[in-house]
Amino acid sequence: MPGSEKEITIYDIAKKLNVSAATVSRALQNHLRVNKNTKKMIVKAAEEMGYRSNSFASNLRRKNSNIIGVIVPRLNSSFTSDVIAGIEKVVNDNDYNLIISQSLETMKKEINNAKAMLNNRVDGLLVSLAYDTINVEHFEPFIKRRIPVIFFDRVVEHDHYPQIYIDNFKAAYEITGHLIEQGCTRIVHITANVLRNVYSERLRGYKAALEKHGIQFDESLLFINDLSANASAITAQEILKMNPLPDGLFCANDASAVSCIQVLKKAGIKIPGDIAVAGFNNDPVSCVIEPNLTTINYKGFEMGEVAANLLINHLVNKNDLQQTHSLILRSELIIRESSAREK
Amino acid sequence: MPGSEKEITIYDIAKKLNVSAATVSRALQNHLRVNKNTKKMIVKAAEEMGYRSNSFASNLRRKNSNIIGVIVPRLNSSFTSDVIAGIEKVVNDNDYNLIISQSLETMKKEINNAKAMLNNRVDGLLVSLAYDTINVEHFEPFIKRRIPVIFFDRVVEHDHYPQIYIDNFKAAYEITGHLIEQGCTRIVHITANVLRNVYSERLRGYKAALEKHGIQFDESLLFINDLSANASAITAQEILKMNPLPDGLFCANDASAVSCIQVLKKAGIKIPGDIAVAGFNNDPVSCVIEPNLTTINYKGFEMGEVAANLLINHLVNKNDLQQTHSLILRSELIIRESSAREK
DNA sequence: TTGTAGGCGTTATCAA
DNA sequence: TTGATAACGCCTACAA
Repeated sequence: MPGSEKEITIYDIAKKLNVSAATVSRALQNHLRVNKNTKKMIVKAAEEMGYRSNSFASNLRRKNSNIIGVIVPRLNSSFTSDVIAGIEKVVNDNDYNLIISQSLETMKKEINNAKAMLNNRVDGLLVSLAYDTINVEHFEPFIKRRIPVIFFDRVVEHDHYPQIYIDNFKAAYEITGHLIEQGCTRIVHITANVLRNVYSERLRGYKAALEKHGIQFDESLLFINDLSANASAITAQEILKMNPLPDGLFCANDASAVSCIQVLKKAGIKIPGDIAVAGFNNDPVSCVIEPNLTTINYKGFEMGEVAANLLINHLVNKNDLQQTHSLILRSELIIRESSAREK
Repeated sequence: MPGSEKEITIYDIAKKLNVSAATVSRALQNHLRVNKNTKKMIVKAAEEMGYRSNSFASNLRRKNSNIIGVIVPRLNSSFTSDVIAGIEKVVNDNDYNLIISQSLETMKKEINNAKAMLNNRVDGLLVSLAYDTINVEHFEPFIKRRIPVIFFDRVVEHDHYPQIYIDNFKAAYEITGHLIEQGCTRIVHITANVLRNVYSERLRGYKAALEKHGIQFDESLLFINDLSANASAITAQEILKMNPLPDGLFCANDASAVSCIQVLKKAGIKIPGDIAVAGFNNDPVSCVIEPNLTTINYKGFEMGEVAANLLINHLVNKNDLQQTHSLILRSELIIRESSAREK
């Protein structure tokens, strides 16, 4: 039956053309020292015979896999899928392959993912850390084997791992400053686990902006949740109970801000009149919510491209990863109606 | 230096324990016929020595990869990332790995992706077709080699490929019927390339509902675009020029519906008073747009799980894929304010 | 229950 | 420029 054809190997091609397998191998890799005609002949025969290279054999022999691993907290978020799309593009353009797994925000699963990546012999690893990861020892086996590991977005300070992220401090500083300039003096900040740089830095930026404008940081205006729509709706209910109400709200992501706006509006609060609101990420929803959301724009797709390029350049050149310690991408404040007070 | 340690192989373990490599290999695979103590000893030594199996060698020998390939149009859409998350979960739980690539909606790239998947010796393939794919010949090499290929969501009728999708016809029939029941008689339908089942079926459902209620299909009420926010904003402008205006709008996805609502509202059109609107997908934005969007809910995560389970079951049992020809998942009409007319 | 030995398909070294 | 040959690390008849 036609389905059971045996796979063609370089030996089959060699036999057919009366050359050695070594020559076929060289021809197929575009090796320099192979006769032009021989090469042409071999490539043609390979095509005709339906040859496809066996990457296992090749990887086994060459001791690398051409596979890049990615570990992210979750795949189904607008930001993450943008990042992955950017990574995939670069990786694919460079004839690498992509293995992806998600930690589902737990360190436990992240450790397992890392093990699987190691066993799959990835040539390099891109990681955005889980919510509760408290150390990065599980990536040490990679360092020992000189397999580059690069952190992006959710990073951790460490000599061995280059990092790619945005200046979360500056972004939060700017957006909080903006709220203050709109006349806000009691600004609630909703953020997540400050173990993660992205949240601790945003908190730091928030505090710095307050201080700059002579506003005292008030612990009771700080809320920590997981920034999901559900959790933030609950937090919004608590905010409604505050007396006096705050006049500003800075959420560490857009999903949280949108959820809060919905709850607050339903309770009759005017946005931005009573409470000016700002988010973070420039998710698609930020242009759909009414009023449109003031937020920080930073391009996940670009972050993915940059991370993948850094990794692949290193894999190809084997030299420049030690120098690059961190890479900070651009972000920008986008002012929309949710924070635009009439003066 | 510590970083350059050589990888441990089963031979290293064998030598250390004075057994044969074959025994080590068997012990590590939990083979039946291995002495319990020997096994215990070997597993312990492997652990201590930092052994990790070399999947290339193993794959080369066993002629399978434990890798599942996924090709999707784009990674960065809410629906797709849900699907991928579902696939990843199942695949990971079953100790398979995932290679992902995106066709960016072009058949050309899809063909390349398929080739790469073939070279990577995936054990099976999950595919959602690109926008302009006109045939599926590029998947035939998989069939020839008995590598299962399963289509999901954007499928094509074909004997060799099982399909997983929702009843797009029925869903569109229901949602159009709902609009009609709300009093709509001139309902615009915006959809995409009817080459793809998801769009042709939705169109068919739309037409069937009209006919059922004695409304003649009007070609001038049908718009084809790529359903992006930008394209749909332009289409909405055209709708505004119609005279008389339509009184209903059914978009084949939520992004399109949301974009239209935004343009129409800005032009002073009342939703649902002047025009009742419905979308498709139940994207997160559908609960953020005002008024909230009537839509069809279907779970991408679940579709991913089902697809991956079907594939893996087949890979493990090697028998039941021929029988399963198509698998239709549940979907439901969700009625929200965008279509709820006062009576 | 364990060991021997050959081969999976490729690449790299060395020699011709 | 080409060929012979030996790995790469694992798995599995087959034999013991």
